[in-house]
Amino acid sequence: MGRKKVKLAWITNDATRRTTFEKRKKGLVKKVSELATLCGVEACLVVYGPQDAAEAEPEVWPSPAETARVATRFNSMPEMYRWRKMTDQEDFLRQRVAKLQDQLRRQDRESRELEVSLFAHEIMAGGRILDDADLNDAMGLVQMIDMKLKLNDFS
Amino acid sequence: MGRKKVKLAWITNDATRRTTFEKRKKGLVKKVSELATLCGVEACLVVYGPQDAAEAEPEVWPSPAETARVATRFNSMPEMYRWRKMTDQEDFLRQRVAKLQDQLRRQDRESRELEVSLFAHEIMAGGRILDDADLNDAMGLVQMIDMKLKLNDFS
DNA sequence: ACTACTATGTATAATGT
DNA sequence: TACATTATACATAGTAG
Repeated sequence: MGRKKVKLAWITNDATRRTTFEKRKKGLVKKVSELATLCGVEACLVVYGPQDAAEAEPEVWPSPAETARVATRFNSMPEMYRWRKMTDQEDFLRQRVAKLQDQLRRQDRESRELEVSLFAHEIMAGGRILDDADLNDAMGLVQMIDMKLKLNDFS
Repeated sequence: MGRKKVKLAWITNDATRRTTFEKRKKGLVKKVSELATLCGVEACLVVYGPQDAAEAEPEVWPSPAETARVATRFNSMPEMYRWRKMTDQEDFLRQRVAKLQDQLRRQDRESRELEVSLFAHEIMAGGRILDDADLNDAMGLVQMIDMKLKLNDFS
């Protein structure tokens, strides 16, 4: 783009690389936000700074603050967010197992693994695990992963 | 872009929105990968499909498989990845606290929160938490978060 | 290094098949 | 409905102040 066609390889010139990085990072953020608004989908972008500038925070879109309301991909289990308030979590988990088995049995292992990974990401992305109260949810996440992995054994 | 200037708002026409979504998603993935190679930085993109097509997997770049080698932002604590092999994890954690306090005390709360969130994301992004063995690391993550939150109280 | 400016390469909206 | 085409908007590489 621009005055010359750019070779798709690491830009050796330091100054050029830095400016290119800033320009493209900006453009990328714009495009991600456009996609989200135009198509009404959830999206997330994280761009870390160059290694040499390791102290800088990564660019994150949407910003952690804005992402508090991140959509739950696991629409089938909104109860997740009530775990904290449950008095008998063990019992709740047991009750969910049957339904989860049904939902997951049809999917291949790869797919389920991705789901677990992304589910975790979503929980984290919103910056939800940021205070002591949210630690309970973190524990719930681990239990969730544990449960999902156990379900793999059945299918 | 194209034959008309596009209004930055939810595309009401279903067909148009779907094609636009696919086109732009593809372009976005290309741009992210270009940024990564051109500037030698780590980046991560997740684009979920439209709500109505909830069953589809989100587009993820880099692919979970490729991301196994995702760089550790927490270069200061590569030991994280050896937790699983440690016989006395508690002791290890205690030893880390002092160093972490030093590293974190200078940063503002916002910054630390972002770090925790991103750290979690990185652990998850690589698809590392995919088998029973990795569950130990998941637990370690929660402990890590717990520790970080406790450190907040000192600064 | 930071703008601002363009020439030019790309992405893509609309259209065609 | 999906794929190919193409005109046009947009992003940005190189440049100048």
